[in-house]
Amino acid sequence: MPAAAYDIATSRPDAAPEFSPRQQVVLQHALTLLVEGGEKALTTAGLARTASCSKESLYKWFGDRDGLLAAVVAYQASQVQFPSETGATADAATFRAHVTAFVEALLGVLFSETSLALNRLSIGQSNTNSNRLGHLLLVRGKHMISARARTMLESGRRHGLLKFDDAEDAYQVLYGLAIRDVHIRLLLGENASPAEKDLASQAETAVDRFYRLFGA
Amino acid sequence: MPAAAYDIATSRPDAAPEFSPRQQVVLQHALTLLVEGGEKALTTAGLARTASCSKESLYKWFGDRDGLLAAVVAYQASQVQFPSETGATADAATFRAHVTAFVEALLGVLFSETSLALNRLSIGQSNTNSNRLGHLLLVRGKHMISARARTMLESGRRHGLLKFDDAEDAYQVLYGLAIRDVHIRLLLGENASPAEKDLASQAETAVDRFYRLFGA
DNA sequence: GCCGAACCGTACCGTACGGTTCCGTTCATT
DNA sequence: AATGAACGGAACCGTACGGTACGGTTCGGC
Repeated sequence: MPAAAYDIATSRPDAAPEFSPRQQVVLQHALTLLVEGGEKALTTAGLARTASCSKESLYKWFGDRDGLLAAVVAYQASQVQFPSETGATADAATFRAHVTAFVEALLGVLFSETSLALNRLSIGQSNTNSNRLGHLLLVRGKHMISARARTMLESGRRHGLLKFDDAEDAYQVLYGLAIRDVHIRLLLGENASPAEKDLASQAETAVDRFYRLFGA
Repeated sequence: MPAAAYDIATSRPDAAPEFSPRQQVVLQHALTLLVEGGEKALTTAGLARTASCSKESLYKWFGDRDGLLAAVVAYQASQVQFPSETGATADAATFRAHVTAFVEALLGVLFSETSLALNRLSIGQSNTNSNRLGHLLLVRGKHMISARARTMLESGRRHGLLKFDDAEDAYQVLYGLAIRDVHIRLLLGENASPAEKDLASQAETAVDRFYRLFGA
């Protein structure tokens, strides 16, 4: 029986520390390797060399390679923070600005090399194992963001600024208007066009169209 | 120097036969293996066994494993056919029906297990090699569809049914409204909800919103 | 100053898989 | 019937990598 692997399925999403500082440093190295060279660049020997730790420690901390990958995903997810939304529905203009800021932050996260590398990793493994990484990314990433967005949109509806039946549906439309097919194209290795790199105006346009569909 | 690999970079996108019947059978087996078990399930030995051919033939036909993967992508791309659009802008109603049919076909392709497996494969390899598969999928898949869509939308504009400045931009919005985040969620291994499986009504809703943004 | 836990570095093992080679068979052409 | 290209089948090799074991070192607690 090996040492206890890092089992993400049983860990609470809000567990705060989760990794020791030393482990976080190692995970950051792992993330760097992943971003630079894709999954195949992240070997246990390579990580041990890069992070100046022993393979034995890696296996002690994370159980096996899958546990390491899960830990990397969990670690990165814990790093992503969206701006707070305190008092964001004061009036129509600030609420709309807040929605725009949310979309811009969403674009910033999804189009970052780190997020792309992690998505590529999870997708590449999504039909091999029992799909742990994909679920992990969805639960700790997308679903969290989606919940955040729904409360924001519902707040707008309560204040009479937006009109829709299903908050999830409305959020999906906002997502689609903002992301379009850029995400999948970036995942496939295409470079973003200059216009697509201007996240602020991309968010602006998306929110404009969103208001034309769901504005009160 | 090995035998000439299948070099997709130099082959014309409209080259018709491209693979012998025997090779197509083998590629279909490869596709099945990919859909069932992901990339790691497609080994040269496994494919040779499944397709009752020799590894020597595989290497003779496709050069190396990368050539095989590229051939699988090219083969599948050649299989996808969209409905013709002859006389589709006769009047407003039939044009809109045609747009809806296009969106439904797009959803049908993108959400098929075959397409998902190929996208997973290409994405998984997108930062290892010089990114051949990703480019291949983009060029033979997305860009072809995008071109088709643009001519369709521009035809609608010429007939005064739609209003937009940039056809590419309009198509991207249509894509976003239809796909939202379903594609990435499926790629990550999540199952589509019953509503998301009803491609017809999904397409209907998307086109409805599209017309509210771009209808003349 | 001693002890044990944690850890680094490295050597090692087993295996899976890409790629090569050889041989026997089939089959079309002459 | 003879011949040779095309191909199936199987054995083989090299290597990369996951995983393990072990000796040596650092460091905090008593």
